[in-house]
Amino acid sequence: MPELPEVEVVCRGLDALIRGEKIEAVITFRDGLRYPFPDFSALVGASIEQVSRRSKYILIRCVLEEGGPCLLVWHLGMTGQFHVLPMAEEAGKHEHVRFDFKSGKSLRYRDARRFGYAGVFSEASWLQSDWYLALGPEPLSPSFHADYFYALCKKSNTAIKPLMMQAHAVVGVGNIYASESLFQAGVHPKRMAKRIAYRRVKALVLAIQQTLSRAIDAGGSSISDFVQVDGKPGYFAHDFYVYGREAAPCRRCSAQIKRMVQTGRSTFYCPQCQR
DNA sequence: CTGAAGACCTGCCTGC
DNA sequence: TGCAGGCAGGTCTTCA
Repeated sequence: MPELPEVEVVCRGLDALIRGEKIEAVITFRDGLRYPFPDFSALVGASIEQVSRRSKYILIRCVLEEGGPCLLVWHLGMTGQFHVLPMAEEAGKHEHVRFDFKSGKSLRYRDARRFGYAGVFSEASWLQSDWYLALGPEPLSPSFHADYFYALCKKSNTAIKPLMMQAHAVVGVGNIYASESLFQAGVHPKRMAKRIAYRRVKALVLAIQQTLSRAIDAGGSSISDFVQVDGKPGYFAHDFYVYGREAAPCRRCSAQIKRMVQTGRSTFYCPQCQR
């Protein structure tokens, strides 16, 4: 399901809906997803203080009864969804974990393909974890800028699109927004990163930031099964310029949008606008 | 070391 | 209608 904008939208929705809730029970319907589940029982009795995000990880900050904060970290994989429902409502299809709150509400995690994963950390152990340490800069933070990305491009020996999608380069740029940002910047997805001029790298950085920001503002993309926490779809898909538009006319120049496979992923581009 | 390909899963759509 | 094949937003592991 999610790239960074979708995760951001889910976080905002969750923060509004479960902040302050007290966890009464955690029920798992299997042993794990991508990895075995952590010991969720540590969270029983904890109150949810805040929901935020780092990269595509959802960070659910809890305060334990005995005092001391605790961090529930969740990655949605491809098809993970959180829903807040009344406790009494029956488990839906592919529901794997349920957090019951004292208020009678409950947080459900569904994930058809089961690529999602979760961990329980202390604040300090999260910052030292392999998951955290693998992450590059946030695309919407000041640490992601043209000088930084240009230096990285120069060192790289790969095409620009796979580089953009590597988490150590910049987090949160997935397959959709990589294609969309490259179109906006007029850069061909197969262009070798080291052969892009500084001014074009600068345009690409700006395009990534604008594309992600606009998607967040629109509530995330509504392709396939993305839904917000309240079940409403996102609306950004209506704005795609190239993604999923193979053989359709380019919105800028009317040339046919092309699809190709690049490092195992579909890439969409306009052969006329992107060089 | 780097970078590409394979693997993990299920569901859905297309075409025969 | 049924079924095989291809495809799907991520990322970790394996291989060259």
